[in-house]
Amino acid sequence: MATEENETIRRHSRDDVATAALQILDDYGLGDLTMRRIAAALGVQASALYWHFPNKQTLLADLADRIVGRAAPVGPQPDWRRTVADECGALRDALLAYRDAAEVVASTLALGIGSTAAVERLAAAIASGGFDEETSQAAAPVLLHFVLGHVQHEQQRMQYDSLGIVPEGRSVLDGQSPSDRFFFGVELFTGGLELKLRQR
Amino acid sequence: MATEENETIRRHSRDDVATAALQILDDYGLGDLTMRRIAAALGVQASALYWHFPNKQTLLADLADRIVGRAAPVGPQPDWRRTVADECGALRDALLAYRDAAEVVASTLALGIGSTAAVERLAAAIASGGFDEETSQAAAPVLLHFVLGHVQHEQQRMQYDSLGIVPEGRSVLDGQSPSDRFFFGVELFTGGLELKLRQR
DNA sequence: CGTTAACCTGAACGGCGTTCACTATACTGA
DNA sequence: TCAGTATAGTGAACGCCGTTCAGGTTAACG
Repeated sequence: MATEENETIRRHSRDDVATAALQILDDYGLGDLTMRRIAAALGVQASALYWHFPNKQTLLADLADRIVGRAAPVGPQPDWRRTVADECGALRDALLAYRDAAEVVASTLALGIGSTAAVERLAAAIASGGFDEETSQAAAPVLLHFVLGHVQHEQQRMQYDSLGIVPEGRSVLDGQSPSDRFFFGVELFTGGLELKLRQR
Repeated sequence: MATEENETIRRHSRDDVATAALQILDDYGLGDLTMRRIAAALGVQASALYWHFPNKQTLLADLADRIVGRAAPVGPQPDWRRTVADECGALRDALLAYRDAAEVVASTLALGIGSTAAVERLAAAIASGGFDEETSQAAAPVLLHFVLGHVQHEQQRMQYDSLGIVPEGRSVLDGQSPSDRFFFGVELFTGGLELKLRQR
């Protein structure tokens, strides 16, 4: 029972590879997500993975899409700021569901491949406040950058904590939960939009 | 003149290593910033670098500190929102001065090592608007996440463009320069703070 | 002049992503 | 039923990577 293996089935689909990769990501983290390890989990040679994905980067982009794709749908609220906040919360929850997910999504987003779904959902939520397309499209990436940056930090902290490492200095922020700080950031952002609305 | 080498001097300081690393970062990008390559530029074995830095991560953290440390000082403006915007602009300029700098800073920031200078400067700029310490300290990382995310995107785009690769779809944002989009994002955040100020 | 600290060598270790020629398995239509 | 063809995987190799280590060299100093 040293390392778990699925040697039951011999032939796998692209989906199987992605699923195994997600499992390893969650169990061991991005640093240990290697092609060889994924292959081993499937009971297969590493080179076999290159039939399903042209390279590791593409695999990671696929994982990023799967992760943000699992974000829960958000029903329309009476208040647009609440809609945006809920959408951000859903995205955050989706990211928190897998270890190092924010880093995976951020890296593939930076490469311009995949993860456009997240931007579109955020843009739609903002547009529900009555903003023109230009504003919504410009504001959505701003929000997304914050969300990814925040959750990345959050997940990094979780890893430190699980290793018993506690950073030194106390801070005024210690009283607030990560959730509080997250939604504070979101509110700042929607507040800025609100102000733009009033100035028209 | 295939690859430039400094074989003139044989013994180097920690500073020399960092300087050579920064040069390679700017010339070839983060992907090609390897210990072996830095060593070669200094005319030295890769193992020699481990006398100056315990590992590559520490070297990168040092580079990140040097990069944000080069950010130009910002004189106090009459308008606090202008102060914050200038501070963000200075940070952005510092990041744009080196290839892939945003990615370097973001990664070390996520690891909790170094780059606290940037957060402190942003927090101070925000505090100049009359906000309490708690608000300033909470808002600064929010802003920093946006700045890093934006510039990371911006630098990624530059690399694509220099390779002649142009992403497909047109967007409503095409009329605006990266600078415009950047300060739009900054304004959104300061606007959110402004709103908090008025509601008191 | 001898000692000590600073700096570097050279070889090795284990691991990584990726390629390639070849092989085996499963489905498909004649 | 059986050839033919996608589909999926093998096994070995290539060239890189970060890092370690035992031992050498050089410069500075009392």
